[in-house]
Amino acid sequence: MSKTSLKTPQAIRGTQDIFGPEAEAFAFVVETFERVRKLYRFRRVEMPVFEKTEVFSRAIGETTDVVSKEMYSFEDRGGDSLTLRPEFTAGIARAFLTNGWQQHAPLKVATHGPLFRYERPQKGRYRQFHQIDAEIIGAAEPQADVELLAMADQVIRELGIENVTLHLNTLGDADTRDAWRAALIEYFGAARGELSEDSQERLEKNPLRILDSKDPRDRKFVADAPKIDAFLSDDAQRFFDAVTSGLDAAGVKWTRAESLVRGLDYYRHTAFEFIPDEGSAAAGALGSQSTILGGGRYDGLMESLGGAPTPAVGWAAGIERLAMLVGERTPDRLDVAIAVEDDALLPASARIAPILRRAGFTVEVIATGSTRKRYDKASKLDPMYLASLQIRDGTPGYSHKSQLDDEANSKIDAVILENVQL
RNA sequence: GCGAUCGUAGCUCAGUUGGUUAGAGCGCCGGUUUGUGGUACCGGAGGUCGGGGGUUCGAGACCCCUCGAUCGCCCCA
Repeated sequence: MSKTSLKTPQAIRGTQDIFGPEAEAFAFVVETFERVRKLYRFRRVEMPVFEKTEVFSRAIGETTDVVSKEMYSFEDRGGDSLTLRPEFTAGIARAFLTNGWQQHAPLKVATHGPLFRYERPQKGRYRQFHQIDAEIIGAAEPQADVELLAMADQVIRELGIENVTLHLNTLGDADTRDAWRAALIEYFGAARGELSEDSQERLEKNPLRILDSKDPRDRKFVADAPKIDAFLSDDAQRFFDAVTSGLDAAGVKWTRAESLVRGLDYYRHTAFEFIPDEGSAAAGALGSQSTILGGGRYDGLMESLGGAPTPAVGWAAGIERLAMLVGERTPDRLDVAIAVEDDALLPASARIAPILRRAGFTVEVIATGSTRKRYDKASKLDPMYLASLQIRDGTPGYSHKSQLDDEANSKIDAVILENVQL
């Protein structure tokens, strides 16, 4: 190999080139999601990867970390500020309004693809990452939440992921959320000086977040902090009760997580995350980024984009994080390997392989490098049927070793026999 | 944005308290068996030891800077 002075460009930080077992696991997650989503009749949507910046800044909230410091924003040649999508929901909401999808309401949609967030990469966290996503738009009733969650639960179960549980909470309607928030500010404000630096800042920006602080200085105050339940309006309480009893009826296991709050401004009522159980293998595999699926109800979002009030619920799950939990996915075993032990038989293999592939067999042809070693190479592929094409005493022929059934064997034999000619 | 750890062949790693031409396994390429053969034997290609500066008679090893990776904080899927 000759050397050049040209340096190979490096991949962008936080992007990944997924290959091998990880790629198999990734594909398995997507395939499973696609299959389950059809069971629930969610319709597939394809969305742009970028939007006008305001789609996200208005929908997600100016003050959130996502908008204030994690977006990949740039100006296009026309001078518009555009942003690589940091999440699906805002774009889907925009599409719903832009395309008049109200006519389809209640609309169940599902999608998957890359998202972008400018963050420090670490385990289970990338700058370009991938999610599967499901939304029900235009459905105000708690049954929608239940169906959506049942689907999430089924996806996770069909992926074979164990020891992951649904953590469920309600944030109430706008009024109860505001009242609760005010109470938390008052409560934590009184102890301000004793809180961690981070939480003192959270007091201004996002007081709800103090509740799941990991800092021991905060934790001792959290237990006695005001509970959302005390502020829940009757409607909000009824709604939550309907969701929980619906989940029970559907056989979806859940646990109440009183301090579960979601970072984005648009959440109302139901909020949830699927999290590996403490100490489980799944928790170990994920490191500190343990939420694999999260979402909730976002009744106020459409209005922030200038649409009519439209209730909606949705969730998204990190494909990389799910893929870390599905274990090794071994690709199907190779059906046929053909070792071409004489270059004069290259045309023969060129005829044989396509015929077999059209017949539905997976086929690898080994026809490069030392002829003596081709058989060994083919053998290492561990095929069900191993054919060796060779010339003996001037006559072309072949031999084979097979673990396939007789029917398949005779089919393959016939094709080879007919085509091992010079 | 902050912190910790790490950076030697394509891959996984060895390289003694700094001391001559930097090693192994796997993989790759070629050869050996006049043969029906997966694991055996021989040989070969491939490294400016992430990059730059410094200390030293001498640096892959020590110091500084820089780039990158990994893990954690923040936040999130």
